[in-house]
Amino acid sequence: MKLATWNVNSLAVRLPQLLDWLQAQPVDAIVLQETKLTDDKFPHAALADAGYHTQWLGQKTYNGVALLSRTPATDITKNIVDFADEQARVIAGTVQGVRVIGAYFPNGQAPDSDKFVYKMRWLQALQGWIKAELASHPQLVLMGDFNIAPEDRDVYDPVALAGTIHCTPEERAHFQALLELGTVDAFRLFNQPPKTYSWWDYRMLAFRRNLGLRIDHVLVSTALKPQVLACTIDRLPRKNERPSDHAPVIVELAGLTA
DNA sequence: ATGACTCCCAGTGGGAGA
Repeated sequence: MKLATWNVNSLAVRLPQLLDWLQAQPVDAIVLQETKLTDDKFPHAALADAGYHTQWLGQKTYNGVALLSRTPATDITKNIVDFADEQARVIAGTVQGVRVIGAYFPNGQAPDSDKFVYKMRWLQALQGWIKAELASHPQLVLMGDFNIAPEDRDVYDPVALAGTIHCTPEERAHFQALLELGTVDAFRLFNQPPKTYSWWDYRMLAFRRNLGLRIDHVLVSTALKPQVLACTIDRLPRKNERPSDHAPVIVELAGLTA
């Protein structure tokens, strides 16, 4: 079973690239972030033609998430249960017995901003909800754009970026808290090339210079950990014309087939 | 370099992203 996450930064713009990518990487399920589409504009028919059932939660201009799966997802949940949120950031469903949670974590803008306060509240609520989800779904994958670089090795210049957004101790503590609930960072289960990132700024020729951050993650519950065969970041779509600023992350699990 | 790019909604600029 292959799962993936990708912040597409506008599905209206990136739909052709997504369809191309799904042809090359026929994953069993993928979660998308920053679709930036209201629900009425979601391109479910094009994705159905490509062989995917889709669940989505959209809004105007910002955010928006979706869950695509080859077999229908069940027990769909939208946003964090019991956390009032006007922003469309989470979609969850059960796919082939695995609880798949796709999330677009708040950016936070700057540590002294109101948006950072919201990010902290959101992370706290997520933690409580994931704890409950893990209790009822031992086989769980939480993946998406976390907007957190968990360690210095996930950042192109840890000295210059120390304490800035994505790298603050508060954000990193929340990432650790998610691990302590009983999950592992699938990417770090394997030897990885150094300086592997999932996001590069559009400016500064950042991709060409590999000035990136690893902020898109796949957390796998401890019950699923023995089944993780691989976790990779696919840089190829970042080389497209008009690319998303994020690259997809793929995880492969053994022993789960449709 | 307090920049740079790309998206959106706006509308002939500005906010947000990360």
